[in-house]
Amino acid sequence: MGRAEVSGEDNLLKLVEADGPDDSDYRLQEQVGFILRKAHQRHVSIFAARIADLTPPQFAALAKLRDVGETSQNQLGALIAMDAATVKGVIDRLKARGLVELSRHEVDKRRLLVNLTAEGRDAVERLIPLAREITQETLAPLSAKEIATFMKLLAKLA
Amino acid sequence: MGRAEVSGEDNLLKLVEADGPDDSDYRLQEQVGFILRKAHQRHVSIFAARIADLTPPQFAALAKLRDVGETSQNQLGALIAMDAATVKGVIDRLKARGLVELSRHEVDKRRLLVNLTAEGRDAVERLIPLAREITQETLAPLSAKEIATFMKLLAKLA
DNA sequence: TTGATATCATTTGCATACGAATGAGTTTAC
DNA sequence: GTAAACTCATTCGTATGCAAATGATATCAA
Repeated sequence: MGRAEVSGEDNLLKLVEADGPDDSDYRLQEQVGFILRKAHQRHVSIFAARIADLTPPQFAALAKLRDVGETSQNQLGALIAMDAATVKGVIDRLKARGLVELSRHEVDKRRLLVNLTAEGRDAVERLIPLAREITQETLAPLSAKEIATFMKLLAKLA
Repeated sequence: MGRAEVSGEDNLLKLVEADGPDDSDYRLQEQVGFILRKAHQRHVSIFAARIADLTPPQFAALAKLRDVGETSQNQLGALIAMDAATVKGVIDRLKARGLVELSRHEVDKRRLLVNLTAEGRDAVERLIPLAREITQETLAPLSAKEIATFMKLLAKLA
């Protein structure tokens, strides 16, 4: 864009010029964001290995609906940290599989109410033990004490 | 699927029947996977606020290329934890913006070599200080000591 | 009451993310 | 030396994830 530099091989210079932290010290592998992304990937992979026919967001929707009962689509999204566009896709797919059913709110005709079907409720109940195992396996590299510490700190970041 | 239950209001029963951990105790909000996903979302959001014209994966690719120099596309993917299909899309977009350039490996004609352009190198150098700030802001809810602990544990999970 | 504002949902467009299938090229085994 | 096995990359299909624009309905204020 701006300044046309000499070439691409002037790395040594920078070791001298720097006053703040040195640019050549930036290690991607050590940045929270990068490791967070990898940890999340690992979890999703563990999830898929144990629950093949449902994704984590889909399961989250079902589990939340089990907790709170009938809710509007947007409200559900807020509860499981999904924006309106994302939650729509998730609910569409759950509906296509007969795990949730939709209806219009009687009074406020904007709202789309979501609820578990009998089959959906059955599925969550059946999957919760597996979900517990997924949590355990994800945390398996840590000791019990480390898990407590980690969860406390992770919660602060989320 | 199986047992046709009475209705949806027999929650109290389950508190009695359970022998293992109770199903009604499953709290989505407390599962690693769910919080990990939220923490990751928060980081991406912080990233976007500071570096609007590049995504975290795109930046990761550039930062890694700066470290290791010319590499094959798949090799780069391995270094930044992306499968072949994903890395292709990322590199395509970086190429379209003139930040990386591609060439064929002379000997092994399967390999697609990726390298930073001068503009690409310039961009990474310029963005690294911002990336440092992103890391800091992401970790801001934690004290220095907590950060050290958290990073150690997170690394074990990833 | 009506006009401005806000909320709920949908749609579009773009960017990861990954499994699975495929094709091209390379290496291994025999 | 050739067939089998492997590797690199591409493509396709599906599923998040989010910004922005839009439409429909509700609410608020004048």
